[in-house]
Amino acid sequence: MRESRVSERDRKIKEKKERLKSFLKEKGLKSTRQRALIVNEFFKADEHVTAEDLYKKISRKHRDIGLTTVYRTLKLLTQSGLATESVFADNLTRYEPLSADDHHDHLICLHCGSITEFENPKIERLKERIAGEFGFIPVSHKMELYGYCNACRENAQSL
Amino acid sequence: MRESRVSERDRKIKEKKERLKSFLKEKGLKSTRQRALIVNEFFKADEHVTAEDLYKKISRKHRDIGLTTVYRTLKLLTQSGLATESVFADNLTRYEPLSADDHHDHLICLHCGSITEFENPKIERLKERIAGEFGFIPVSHKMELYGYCNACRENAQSL
DNA sequence: CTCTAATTGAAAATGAATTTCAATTTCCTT
DNA sequence: AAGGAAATTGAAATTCATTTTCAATTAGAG
Repeated sequence: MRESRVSERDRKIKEKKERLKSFLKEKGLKSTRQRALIVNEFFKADEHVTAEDLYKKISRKHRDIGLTTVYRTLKLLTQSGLATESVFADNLTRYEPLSADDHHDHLICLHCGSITEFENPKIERLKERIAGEFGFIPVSHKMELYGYCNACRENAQSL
Repeated sequence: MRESRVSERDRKIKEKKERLKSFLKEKGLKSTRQRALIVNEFFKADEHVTAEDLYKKISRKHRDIGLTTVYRTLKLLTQSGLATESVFADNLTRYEPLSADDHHDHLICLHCGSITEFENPKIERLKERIAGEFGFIPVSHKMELYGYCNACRENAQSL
């Protein structure tokens, strides 16, 4: 059970790496050791990381990867559709793995800073409706809920 | 008709200036010529301005107001509840007048950059619902719709 | 293997926003 | 109305995330 879930995850990661490879070839760009390392760590982390976060993670094992290259690689992942950027209240750009065409929004805890993704079809419908009222053609949206997450609520006496 | 609408607006602005005055006194801060000028221009503009925008507007008439002071005054307005900050896709901080306790969200045109406010009670209910599903206590939210506004859609042949 | 174009890391540059600081101004107290 | 403490100001310096520059290195097509 656990076993199969792990390998399922690995399979997906592998597939994403393939997709990146195609993207690079298509654009006449090169596959490098640095890119492989960064992308690996990014998919392994599987959370909302800043370039700095990821750089620190990688630096523990590989002293020779530059922060600049991390920035550049995350940008590349975004362009290839394998990651998305989000900016929350702290104004840092965070990157998150993106599988195919999913759209999700975020719950952000004001206490611990944890970020949870959610998906809700009602938002999509609401979006259409509101846009319609203004004669607006909707392309994309962004919704963020700030508050206190389950864990913080339970731990805190004075929330 | 038009006459009364204008003076209604002026009355509201006046009231806001009074509120700022109270806030300043309460906090032991001072009413200065610069603050008056900046606040005036801000309420008169009545759109989503960056500190820079407002600075340029003011500089046309008053060469002696510093950008720093504009930043500081906008921050003050935010603290006193008379303005709110929003950050959209271009990552600039914009300020907008806030009357009492209204919450609104934004439609942002990807072509002309215009920003339209909207209010929708369904979003509030949806927020509660989603938060509930995650055991999350909602405090505030942010919703942005990006797309093409009515005017841009009409003008464009190829949108 | 060679050659060209892409990539790299370090350092410099950028740009919005904030902080510092000496000079000025406000406004409370007499 | 005058004095003086504390707040405010504008300019310049600083911060901090991110981007750009550049000389040296590397990938990979031919």
